[in-house]
Amino acid sequence: MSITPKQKVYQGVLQEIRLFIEKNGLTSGDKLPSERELADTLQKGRSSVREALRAMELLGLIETRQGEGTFLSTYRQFHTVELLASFILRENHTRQDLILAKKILEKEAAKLASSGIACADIDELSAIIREKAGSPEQRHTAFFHLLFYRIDNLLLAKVWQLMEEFSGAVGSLYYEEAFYRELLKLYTSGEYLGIEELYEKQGHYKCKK
Amino acid sequence: MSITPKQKVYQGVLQEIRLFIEKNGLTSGDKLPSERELADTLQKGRSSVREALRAMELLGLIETRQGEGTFLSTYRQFHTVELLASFILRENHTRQDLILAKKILEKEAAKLASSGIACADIDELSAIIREKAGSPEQRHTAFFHLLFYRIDNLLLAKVWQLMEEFSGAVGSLYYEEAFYRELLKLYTSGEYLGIEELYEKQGHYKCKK
DNA sequence: TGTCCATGGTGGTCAGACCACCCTTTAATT
DNA sequence: AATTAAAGGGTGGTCTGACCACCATGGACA
Repeated sequence: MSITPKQKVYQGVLQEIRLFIEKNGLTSGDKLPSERELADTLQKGRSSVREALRAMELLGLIETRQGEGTFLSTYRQFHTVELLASFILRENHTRQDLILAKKILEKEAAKLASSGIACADIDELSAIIREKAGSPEQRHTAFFHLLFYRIDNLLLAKVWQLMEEFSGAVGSLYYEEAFYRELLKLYTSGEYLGIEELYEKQGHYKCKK
Repeated sequence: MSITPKQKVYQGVLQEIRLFIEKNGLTSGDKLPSERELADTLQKGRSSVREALRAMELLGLIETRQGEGTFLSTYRQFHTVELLASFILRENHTRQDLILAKKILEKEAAKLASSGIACADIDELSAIIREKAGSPEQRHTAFFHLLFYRIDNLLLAKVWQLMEEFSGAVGSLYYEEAFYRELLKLYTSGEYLGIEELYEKQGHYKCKK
């Protein structure tokens, strides 16, 4: 048991569990030793083992099923980041903070996506902004959802998604229709360098509360 | 106590703590009620309260100090970040996501800060990059910490800080010394438009693991 | 005024009790 | 023999209580 002097027992237990998982090549769905077994093996109290397990459970790393045992979860990438971000976003930020932060992410995603944008993507984006069945907010969400997942940076996508969800509480944040069309024009013509300028001129949320 | 049938006690406790924090407008450094008090107030066992607190602690949301109490964290302790990172940063792809996301935030902060940068700020930034007592990583953190708090967007600052903390676990990410100096030159000469170009040319982390 | 000690509070850890649930084995019934 | 029901042993879930180490405060004493 690798316990450093300042370390709490549950942290040492966490480390041992992590080592156990690695050593035994455990993967999603595999079963961990029982709480009592871990407590015995590690010579620690069962409560301390449970504290470690609860921490892991909140992180989404494990699932505990009463009567059955403790199992490794399907790994959800960035679940922890989501958790942390959700705490951060719940703090009392100003509306301006959220607006600016979200716009930055959207602008950078628009630029990053441009290098890998395909005709099919442009068609799909075009279909999104032309869709009249939903609201402008929904179109905005769908539009940037596609862009974020096109750039294949899950971290950015998740942070943006959380901001998008929280922005619903401070008023719907979307751009003028002309903005999306202009952005598509830049994509179509390959003038990706104009995106920063587009954001300077038209990158303002049509704020409706 | 809002406990749904399928929900474990520690999860309900977590929610109540979260609500308490929001309701009372608690912020970093503020003290939470004692374990015994929470157990009493929520009519749950102290162990269950501890399970919730351990989960929060692993996320770096709180710090518990023996003899003193439980406090909302200002920064995640290094050891906590290490533990967390060992669970969440498992793949190169994840690391790449983090690196890119962090750079985006830093670039945008550098640009946003430029409009309100004062001589005293430039002096302070200059002092930071000239400081030889610490490591390049520490200088990088201090440098951008100042920038993020200059733009007075707490949300961005906190999101970046989270990324900065985790990036320590994937290898130290900082720029060549010339980058910081060049950025300061741009600030000094007021050529803020050159920042995007600077990032194109020199905005690459000097990755050392 | 400064130092020391006692008190009351804090978190830290563990043992134990008992409950609900699950799966396997054994026994009873058809 | 096949099916169903009950028992047994294990799992996690929750709580209580005991005791420890540490901290801050207040009172007593020099």
